[in-house]
Amino acid sequence: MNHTPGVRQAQKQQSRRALLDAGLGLLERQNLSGLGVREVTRAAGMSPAGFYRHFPDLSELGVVLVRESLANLHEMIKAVFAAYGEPERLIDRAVEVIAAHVAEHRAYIRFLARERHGGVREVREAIATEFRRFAEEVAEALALQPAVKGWPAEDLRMLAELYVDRMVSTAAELVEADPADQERIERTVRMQLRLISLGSRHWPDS
Amino acid sequence: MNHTPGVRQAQKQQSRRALLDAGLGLLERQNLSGLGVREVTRAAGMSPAGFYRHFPDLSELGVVLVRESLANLHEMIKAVFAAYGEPERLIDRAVEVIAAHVAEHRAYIRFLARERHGGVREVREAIATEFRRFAEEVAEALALQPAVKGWPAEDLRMLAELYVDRMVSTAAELVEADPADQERIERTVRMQLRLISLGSRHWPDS
DNA sequence: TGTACATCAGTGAACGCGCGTTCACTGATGTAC
DNA sequence: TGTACATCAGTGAACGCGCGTTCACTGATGTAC
Repeated sequence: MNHTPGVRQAQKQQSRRALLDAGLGLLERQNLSGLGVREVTRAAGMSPAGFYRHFPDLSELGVVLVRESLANLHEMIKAVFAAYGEPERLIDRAVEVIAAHVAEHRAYIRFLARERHGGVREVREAIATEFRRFAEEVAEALALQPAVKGWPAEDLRMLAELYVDRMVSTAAELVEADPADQERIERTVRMQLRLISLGSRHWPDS
Repeated sequence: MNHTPGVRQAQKQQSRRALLDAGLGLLERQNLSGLGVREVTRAAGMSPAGFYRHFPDLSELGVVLVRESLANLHEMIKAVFAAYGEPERLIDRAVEVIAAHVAEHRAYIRFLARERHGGVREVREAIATEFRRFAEEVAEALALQPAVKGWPAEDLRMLAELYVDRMVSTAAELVEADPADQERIERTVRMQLRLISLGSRHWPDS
């Protein structure tokens, strides 16, 4: 299919990466809707016109960053649910995985938090779509848990969204937080997830 | 104290309001970090230089908008907890109050969602401070509920943050949502709050 | 292997434009007497 | 009430600057034979 990767392709790929990395770096301190083409090419060590060999505009670059930001979601969910089946263990594992992911991909997480409700519609919608997929996957994985046996789809979805919302908020909180606060934040979210889990075991009635 | 309000003061106040309203309007479609002084003054029907009679820069205008956005929080919390004390009733009332507030103050809510994790530090911090105050007030109001009698402060705080996080997320979701989805969103959040309430009644053990 | 031509990622100059900020101003409002 | 001076919100022109985008180009890489 790709009959010759070739030097040319490789060089182009490298320039594209430089643009994406430069953009991601600049977005740590500002929003996509305030970012400039010249700013990005300058940071990437390329002439302004070169940008257009890779992207038609900055929104497109943003959409690619969204895809990259969430590329590992599926693996993360699997890693969490592969843990021993008890809720306690699952929760600890989930918080570990989130904290590690935030620590390792600060810029991506910050980008997602910043643009999730940001001023560029295409990027906002790309993020919303990915998060919806995330909730669906979590709902599917949850469905296999004995605690929710026989739940209607709507209730399952509701529970998955509750977990996902709390995890996404936590990631956004961690990425901006002082390192000294990290442990407290993790402890709080563990308690909250445990409380939700507790609620689900008594659902729907008290 | 204010020995003469006077025509001059009133006119100045009116111009200031025009700038704030123009800014708020423009921020429905973009981020503060991409907004321009000329853009705002143009929309407010004022010459560019006039801006500086009211604000040193756009961040300051943003901070004022944060204060205005959250001016009614205290009244909202009181309105919710003034409802009959049963959790079910409280939850219904909270969702009603949020939905009504979002409907009535779309632009402010959108602004908060957009800039909560946005690229302008002063505004981000102003929002974080207000939300922290919000969580504290909710914790205080919760403390009076019989269901959480004797809880340690940390657990109470944890629960308040869980409720607040879900309400803030819901407001952000409602403000961007298709009107056709509004009812579904409200139903989901009612279920989620009920599940949290259920969890709290069995806290800390199962 | 060598040669002649094609491709195309990246360049550098150029364009017209809107930006933020400053400045001296003007004229309505406020104040002192 | 009337007059003479002070205040100051808003103006309009000016500044230097960086912006996004286009264009013809160049030179390394790829391809055909």
